[in-house]
Amino acid sequence: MELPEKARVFVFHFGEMGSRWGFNRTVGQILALLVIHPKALNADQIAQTLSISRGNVSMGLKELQSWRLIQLQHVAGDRKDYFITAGSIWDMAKTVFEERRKREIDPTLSLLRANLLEDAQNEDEEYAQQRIEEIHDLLELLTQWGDHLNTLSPEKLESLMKLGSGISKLLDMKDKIMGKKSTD
Amino acid sequence: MELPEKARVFVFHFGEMGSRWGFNRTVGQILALLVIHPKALNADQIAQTLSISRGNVSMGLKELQSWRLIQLQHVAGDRKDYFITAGSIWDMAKTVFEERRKREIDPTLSLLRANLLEDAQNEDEEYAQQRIEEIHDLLELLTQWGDHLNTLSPEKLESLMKLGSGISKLLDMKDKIMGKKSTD
DNA sequence: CATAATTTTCAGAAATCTCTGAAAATTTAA
DNA sequence: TTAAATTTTCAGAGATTTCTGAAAATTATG
Repeated sequence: MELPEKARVFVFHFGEMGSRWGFNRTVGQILALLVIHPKALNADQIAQTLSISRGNVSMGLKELQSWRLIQLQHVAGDRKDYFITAGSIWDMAKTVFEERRKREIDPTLSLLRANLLEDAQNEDEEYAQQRIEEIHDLLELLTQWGDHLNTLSPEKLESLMKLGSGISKLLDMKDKIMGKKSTD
Repeated sequence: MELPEKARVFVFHFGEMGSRWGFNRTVGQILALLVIHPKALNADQIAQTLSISRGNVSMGLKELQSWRLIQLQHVAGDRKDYFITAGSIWDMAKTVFEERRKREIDPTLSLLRANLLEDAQNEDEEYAQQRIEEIHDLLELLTQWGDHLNTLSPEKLESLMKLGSGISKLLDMKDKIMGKKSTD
């Protein structure tokens, strides 16, 4: 399968960026290819299109499945496994956030929790413990907020994000109604 | 400088996680060390404490400065350069978000913008263009929202994040007052 | 069940990233 | 200005990650 210039640029860019997003070059390329391709693709087609080995494609597809970003699709009368992206772009973004949280935040959060259970033995350790507590509280707040945002419907989430500077006014309004003093 | 067991665990963990957060092992370790250490440290102290070469520390400090996560501090009567973390944990988190956006989103956003200027030549390209537009719109919305959140005072941001499920009610309230139909 | 089609695995090769340490460059002090 | 102190640079060594391709495992077909 020959890739048109425009598609090639897009796919290669996702390859370059892949490592910054938590996966390797070929995984990025495979994902990009599946995103812009209108029909499901099998491993041989992917390998041929991207000029990479069959084994590499197999590993890449496995990785993308572990990220829940692609899914298997069977094609009638064909024994090969075909793949398409899982859900809308919006769904995929949500999934990436979730998976990255699992990989980038959760392990640190449990380490910090364990650390806070122990007592400081001297002044320096006391200082360290305080900083660790700050990090812990921040990460906890972030993950909880992320969980809440995830429960919102896409429409609600979108309208929240589109509020822009309106969010500030909304918070003031809430404080006024709730009878609390302003928070800024 | 001898590192107590608890500090060692914390520093090494940041080293391991470093690559997932966008920098390498030693950069992660240096940052962690500066975060939990109550006083400014010079490059030799860092090299000795972490058992890494002087050159590596120099590169790591440069990298952390480019991330705006640490800053130089002069010590009276000492020619060496001393370093401390830049701002509170909260400030640093904000900075990491900003810098990661620059590295992970901005380049893609400009590529996609350029791509959308060109016309689709056939049905497949039309499909690709649509998906690219979806990604573009999502990334643009995300960055704009991030910019807005960044303008909020830490207190307001914190109260927003602590709203939890209250955010949903607040959005409904706003819609009611603005006289629009509910968005969920 | 046998065999053909397909996918997965994984050892070693290739590519990339990280680190060292000595030399070069820069800064400060006398 | 000179020399000592300090930082930076960067070539090559070392470590890690990624990729290939052939062999093993799995799955489907007759």
